[in-house]
Amino acid sequence: MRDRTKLSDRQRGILRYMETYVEQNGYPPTIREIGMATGINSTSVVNYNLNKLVAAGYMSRSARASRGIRLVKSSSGKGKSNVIPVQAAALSSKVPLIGQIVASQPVQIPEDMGHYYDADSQIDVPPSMLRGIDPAEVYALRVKGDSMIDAMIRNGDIVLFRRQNTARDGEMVAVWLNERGETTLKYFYQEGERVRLQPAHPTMDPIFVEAKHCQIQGRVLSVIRPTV
Amino acid sequence: MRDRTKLSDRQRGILRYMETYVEQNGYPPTIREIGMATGINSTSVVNYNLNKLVAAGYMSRSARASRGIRLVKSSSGKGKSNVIPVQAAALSSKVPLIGQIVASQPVQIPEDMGHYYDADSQIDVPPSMLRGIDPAEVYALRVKGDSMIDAMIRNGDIVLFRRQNTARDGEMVAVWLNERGETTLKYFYQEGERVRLQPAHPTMDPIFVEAKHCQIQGRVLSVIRPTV
DNA sequence: ATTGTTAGCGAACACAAGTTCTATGTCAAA
DNA sequence: TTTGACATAGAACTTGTGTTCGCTAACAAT
Repeated sequence: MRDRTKLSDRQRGILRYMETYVEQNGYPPTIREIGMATGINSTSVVNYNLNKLVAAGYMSRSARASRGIRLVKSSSGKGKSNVIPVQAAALSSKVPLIGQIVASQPVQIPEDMGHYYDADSQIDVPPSMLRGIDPAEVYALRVKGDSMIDAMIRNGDIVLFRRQNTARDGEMVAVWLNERGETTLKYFYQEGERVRLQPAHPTMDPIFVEAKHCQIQGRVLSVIRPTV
Repeated sequence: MRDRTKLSDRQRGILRYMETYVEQNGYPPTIREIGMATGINSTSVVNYNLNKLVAAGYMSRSARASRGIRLVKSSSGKGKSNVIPVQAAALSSKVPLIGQIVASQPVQIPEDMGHYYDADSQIDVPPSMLRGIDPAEVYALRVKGDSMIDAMIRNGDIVLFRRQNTARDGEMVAVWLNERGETTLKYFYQEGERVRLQPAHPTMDPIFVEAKHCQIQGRVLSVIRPTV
């Protein structure tokens, strides 16, 4: 294991930047990009430090090839940074897109979610959107029509749900209203025997229903409006 | 699953070459190298076929960046075992969250995006949301206030933008209106000398401004409403 | 004081490499 | 036959990008 303390701050910065840049872009940065990112004003100084890092065994370079830099070892010391298949898989979860949600009918959730291997019916979801929720409990529905407009959700939007039949105050849920025969997305507030369903749109009035007359279909985790 | 049979022999060859090249060198090949390797005599033809592959979803490119090509999926389709770095990077891109968007002021876009390696100011975006757009051109802003409510966008929503100063009809853009002194999100339609800006909300009326009096700040790619 | 080493800056340079334009050929549809 | 979409070639153009060079500054060793 090499002694990282021998590297200067700048060299460590270059290593860090290299790692994130390659991870994000799939190709290495230019000398000038490195300079910009690490506060080095001269390309020659970047070049100088890159050669230092090569000499120290942290990277290797291809002469005269643009972006011809590759990491040999990561600055964190453990393993090559550019072989990370396991991490890669964890970078995003696949969530089944199991159908549509329309106002006129309850949400259909198949019991056997989880065997939706069809690529077309899956969407990528970054883990930050799940907030630690088990992806197996999460599904997505595409909104059909503008009936959810009072929830500020449009035709074509994709809604991420967590399957659950109860809700706590303030959560946005999909509810099936027996009496009206429709599915709606509202903020949920338990008020004694009845339930207040508050639209997301600030100027719209809430509706009140008896708890017995509404079925919670799932909690809304997130809304994605793809390619507006 | 994509229909690989629609690719020409040349395009399949380019894909194969890309994979092996990146694996061996740690950075992508140049257009001319691809041409050499696949028997294409003209850089423009390589360019042409690369764009085809981008359109087909196999790779994405960064405009004007040398070697700015990355694979999105492998041509073999099966090999998860030997995940190469570019693929890993493509599974989820990090996009800088560079600030807020409020109605009362123009969007501030730093010229030197791309060096935002602060973890807090980045968000994960699945590649499906970028649709092949270079992640380096994409940034995110958090919406402050409900002034965008006519675009069906709420306080707290995160809007993904692609930086661009022009727009085509039907694209949703962020525009700065000189005369009103405000930023707004509207669908863009060029109508002769003037521009029609159409709110997303179906019941709201469009506004018309002279093309000279509105500055396009970026195109809206997607809207994310985190944890409703 | 002198010297050598390490770091740094900025500019100039040369070639690498992406982009654009025009022209050509093929082939199926009208 | 004509048209239009597609694929290709070649060359010109413009920008990107690695390299080199001269010049300082700090600092320790001589």
